[in-house]
Amino acid sequence: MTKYARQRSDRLMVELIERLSSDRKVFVCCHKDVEPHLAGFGNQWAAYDVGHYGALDGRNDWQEFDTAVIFGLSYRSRVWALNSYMAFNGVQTDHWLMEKANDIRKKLENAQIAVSVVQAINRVRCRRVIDSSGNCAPTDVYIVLPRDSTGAYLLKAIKKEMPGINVLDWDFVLEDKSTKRPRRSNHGEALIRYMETILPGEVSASTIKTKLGIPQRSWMRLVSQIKDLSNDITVRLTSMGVRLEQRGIGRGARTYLVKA
DNA sequence: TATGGGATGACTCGACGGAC
DNA sequence: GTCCGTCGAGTCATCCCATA
Repeated sequence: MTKYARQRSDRLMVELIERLSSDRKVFVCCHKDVEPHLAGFGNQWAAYDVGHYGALDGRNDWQEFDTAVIFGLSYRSRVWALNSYMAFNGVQTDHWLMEKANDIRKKLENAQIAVSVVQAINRVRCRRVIDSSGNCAPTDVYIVLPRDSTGAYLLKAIKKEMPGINVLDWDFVLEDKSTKRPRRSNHGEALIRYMETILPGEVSASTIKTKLGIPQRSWMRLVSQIKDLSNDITVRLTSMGVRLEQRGIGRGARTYLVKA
């Protein structure tokens, strides 16, 4: 998913813009590395925000949102499941590793993914009970599931955890090279999300433009905004220890964002 | 009105080859 | 081995026009 983050994110946004009316409040849950590619589309709907796996627990920021989009699954490393199993049941034999490990690993992985997905879905308003029958306000959930045993398991788990849910097919094609790039309203938001994900150090302008797919002209506009110390983007970048550095002049000039 | 895309000019840097 | 000139790549800055 990370490798094709930009193309797939563009494809998703085109689909959502076509499908969801402007009065919707949309929350997208994705991988941390994908988040910058989905940020900055806030002008499309009444409310829009992006969150990533690992940073959702306990948050109520999106409890008024009527639409959840789960884009990508929270896979863990292959050793996680076996380590977890052995932590509770002790070190297993070579025979166990050869004969039973794969089956148990798959079950544990699927269960963990299901927990993450249900957790993500329940960040929006379906988490709140609105009547004595235990119902919630109508909520749309869009999720891209693999067409394999994991996908089937997850759908079953979601149905179990969310009784009464109405499941419909979503004719969304993830790979569609004919998709035009959706127009962002806010590259600054994407930049902020990107800078949040990287480790301290400096990152060149060309790297940022390539990673986030920011056109040169839009980048220049963004840089001029960042130079304005009172600009909201600059304030937020500064608060996370990020500053703009421009070295040299003319064609040899280089622009960096430095994270302390 | 904001943004994207293409074109163009300006400048620096590093690789490369030739002269010494 | 060192110096120097040439050349291409990379990047910034700007303009113009198209598009949503």
